[in-house]
Amino acid sequence: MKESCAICKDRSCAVSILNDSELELLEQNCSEGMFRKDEIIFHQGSIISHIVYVRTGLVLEYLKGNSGRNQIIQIVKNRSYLGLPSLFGDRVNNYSYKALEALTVCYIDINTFKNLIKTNGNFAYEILVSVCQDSLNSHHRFLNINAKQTFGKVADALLYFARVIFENNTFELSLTRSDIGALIGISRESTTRALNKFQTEGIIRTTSSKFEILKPHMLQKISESG
Amino acid sequence: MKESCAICKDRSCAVSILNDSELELLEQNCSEGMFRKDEIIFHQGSIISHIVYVRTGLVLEYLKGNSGRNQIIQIVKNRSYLGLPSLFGDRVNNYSYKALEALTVCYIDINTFKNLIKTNGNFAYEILVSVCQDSLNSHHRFLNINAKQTFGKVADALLYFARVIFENNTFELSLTRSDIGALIGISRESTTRALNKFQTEGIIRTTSSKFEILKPHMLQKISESG
DNA sequence: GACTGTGTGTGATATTTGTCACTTCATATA
DNA sequence: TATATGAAGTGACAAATATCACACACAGTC
Repeated sequence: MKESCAICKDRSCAVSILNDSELELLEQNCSEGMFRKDEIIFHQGSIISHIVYVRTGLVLEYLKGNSGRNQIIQIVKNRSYLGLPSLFGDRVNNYSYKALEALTVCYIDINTFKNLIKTNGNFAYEILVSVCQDSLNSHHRFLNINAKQTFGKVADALLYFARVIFENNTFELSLTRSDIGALIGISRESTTRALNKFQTEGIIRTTSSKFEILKPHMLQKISESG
Repeated sequence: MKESCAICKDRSCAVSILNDSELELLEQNCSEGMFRKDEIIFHQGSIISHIVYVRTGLVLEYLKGNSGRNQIIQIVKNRSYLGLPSLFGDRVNNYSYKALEALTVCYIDINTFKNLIKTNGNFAYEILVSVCQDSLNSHHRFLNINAKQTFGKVADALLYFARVIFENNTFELSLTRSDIGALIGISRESTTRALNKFQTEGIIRTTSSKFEILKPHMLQKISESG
């Protein structure tokens, strides 16, 4: 028994714009699914068969490296479509996605989705806005990572988790130190050292996966000074 | 005397889709302009007043750093809109743009452009495709830059110029060594050293602004091995 | 309880790369 | 022609960071 898109409280901004007949069309061409923690949602290089919309839960977007070394791109929050740039800008998925926690998702038929865009400019506009915001965010993150060195990068990562992802200065993150390093392009050891330095200085408190930011302004300062 | 959009051979893929009345609307709400080499088109932080479409010429997209040190993001080719992600994802321009050579551009009224998107889903779809392709390209460049060290980065930059920008193994580039370094996140000196090493090894030939790639496969190899 | 695998912390060391100082070169200008 | 000026090349050195090696903690399994 599938919940109706019309009354779904997890639906996207774009879907909120659709009229009744469009909503019905969408409902007839989508289905629900779920993932357990650590399950792979789809792999880079795979043909795009359906659009995956994350209703609840966090997703890891990453790129599998040659030597088994993954590069982590970002954490995708709930109420997001996975891999829209790949859908419109390419024929295959460019990235891989893994559930960071239990997820509920919707699978949407590609052609239905594309037709909604082509026939409803307002829907298209909302999708465009979401893609553009995502693009700006990613760019800013990448540019920051590129310009800074270890302490600035780690400070950035912590602020990113606290402000963008969890919207809270206390959070629990199911990423290893190695993963955090892969997100900001530094080694596991450097990540450890930076986090411990911040802890020693009383800026954060952390035990493995739990993080508490005690002095956000200090992190901000470190982030800005590089 | 403005050339008609209907017969403009520099028009974008998206504009090719418009019907006669839409083309007329566009024409009535756009004007032509030009820039000389090194002129600034607009600055980051400025309010978006018009959309700038580059008909001919190359544009440098960059970010002004705190200490007068610019970060170069990418080179924008002709037949591109400047800063679409900023237009749809924010209220102000996120990046600065400078003419790398003489340019001809069109200024398009924002509301006219947005209305075309909202009333013509096919137009919206084409804009979406272009934004997504751009986003994928940028991501790949950023991820490569992040993962590799000097020689890999420089090899990447050379392949980027040859394949993406000039579509030719011989090209003339009005960027200083310092600029090239800023594009891939390394210093001027390291850029010089890498280019000279490639030259000594017979992989490229370069004299200041002229570049000739003699062994593309070798660059590819260096790029892949990091 | 012993064993195993995985994640984490830490010091020593090697590598990479940025920075500094200086030279050379090309171009423009008086 | 002389002379600034900015870009480019180069060697020496310092700083940042990865790598290596090892120890430890913890959870699951036999």
